Amino acid sequence: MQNIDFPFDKFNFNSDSIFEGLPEDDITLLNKSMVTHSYKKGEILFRGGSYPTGIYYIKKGKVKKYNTDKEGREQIFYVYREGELFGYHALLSEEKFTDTACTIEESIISFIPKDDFLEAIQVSSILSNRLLKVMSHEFGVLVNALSVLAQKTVRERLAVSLLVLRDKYKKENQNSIPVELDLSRDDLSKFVGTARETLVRLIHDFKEEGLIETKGRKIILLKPLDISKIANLY
Amino acid sequence: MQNIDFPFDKFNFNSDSIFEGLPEDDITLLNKSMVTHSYKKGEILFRGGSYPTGIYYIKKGKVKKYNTDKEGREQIFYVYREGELFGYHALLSEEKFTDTACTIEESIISFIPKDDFLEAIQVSSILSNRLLKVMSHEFGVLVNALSVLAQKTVRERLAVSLLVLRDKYKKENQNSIPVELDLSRDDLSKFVGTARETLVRLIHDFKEEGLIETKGRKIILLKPLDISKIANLY
DNA sequence: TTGTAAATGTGACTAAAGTCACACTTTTAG
DNA sequence: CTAAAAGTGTGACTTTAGTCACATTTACAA
Repeated sequence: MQNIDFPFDKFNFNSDSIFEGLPEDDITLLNKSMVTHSYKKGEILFRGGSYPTGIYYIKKGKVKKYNTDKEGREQIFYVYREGELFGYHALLSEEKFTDTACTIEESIISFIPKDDFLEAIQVSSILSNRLLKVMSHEFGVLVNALSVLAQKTVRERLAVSLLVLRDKYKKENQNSIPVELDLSRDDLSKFVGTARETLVRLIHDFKEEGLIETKGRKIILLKPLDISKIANLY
Repeated sequence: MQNIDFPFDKFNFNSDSIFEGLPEDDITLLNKSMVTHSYKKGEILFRGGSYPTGIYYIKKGKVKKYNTDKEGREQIFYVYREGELFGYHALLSEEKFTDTACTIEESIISFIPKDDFLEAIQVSSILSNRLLKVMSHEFGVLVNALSVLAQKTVRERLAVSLLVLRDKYKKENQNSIPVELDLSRDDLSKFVGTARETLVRLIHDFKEEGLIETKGRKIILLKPLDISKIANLY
């Protein structure tokens, strides 16, 4: 397996680190009224424009976050995986949700009610420092995404997206086996920021160039190193 | 003067509110080693890749924040004005700066050293709560910018940009006089996310449609309401 | 004030990506 | 198991925006 030189940090929110190794007391407080639910593919957790009631922690599965424009077109700006936390922005900014969260595969997700979370922040300086750190990192990630969208071609953006998603679909200890992405062409095109047809044609090109393989809708990343060269980031 | 229906909140970081009405003690601590400097147009305050040493507060003037890609092309993602605070993300995330800050007009800017700022955050829960609130709001702003870039035409984005910048160039009590934007075509094109030539042609169109007027490089916003219709956000 | 450099503006052309129409394939529900 | 629906793939064409070359204007420094 080839070694990839790709700045994953610049594309990842690191929200995992918020709860990592938190003191017992804080955990207890957060767990107080926590409820865990099972979700099918395509279920909406919250919708832009509605008021936040708590935050979400993914135990298993994946969630896409997107914005919807006037005409109803989605722009997916992030995919959360197992271990990630989301939904705290609207709570902390005391605003309505600006985006929508929706599962893209069967998932198990825990919900921590607003009051418990806000209390935990006031009580635990560790937690509030963690949030400061993660959110300031997220700022850089979004700015980076903005630049990629503004300055890179669709082909380059597809390469970037494949590598970013590779990290999301990579299983533990899976360093020798090529990673398989399992998401719809539609979602992938909305993540890349292009038309579905354009995406499909590029997938075709990547296949011809031997970078990837497809198995049904699944995309198998054969040559991440070569894909990172196409991404052309550095 | 026409009334404009445009979601300025969704395009503004609100970093002003961080220091607003902060307790005396906190102010004193932040002021301890604060130094204030005068800058000419085009001076760089910090550069992506370097380590943060403190944060900046604009007393007068304007600062652009941008990313530079491999080929050296700038993508301006924000313009800070008088009263705004910046440079805290890299400090809080304990990373290098991911972006570059540069004055776009003569400015007076205060610098608060890293240690004072970090101490103030640990001491003052008001300050740290303010930061949590502002950064979570910023998240929504950047996501919004991302969607606009992905889904709007250059013409629509120019309309959005003109209105966003209008807020930055608006003077106090200037509700009856049209706002004048004073920035280079180059910077404006990098803010809109397009080629300079494309921008110039659109400026020409807007002029023909009677939406704006130009005086040298200055752009006078005659009909913000009509411009907001072109922005086509809602 | 005037020469020079920088910034702005314009035309012609090219390239990139989007749209529309439709065929084919896979998935899903009854 | 099968029909319908949803998702995927392809061709032809259009539109949008970028590039290159160069004219014109503006700003600025000697």
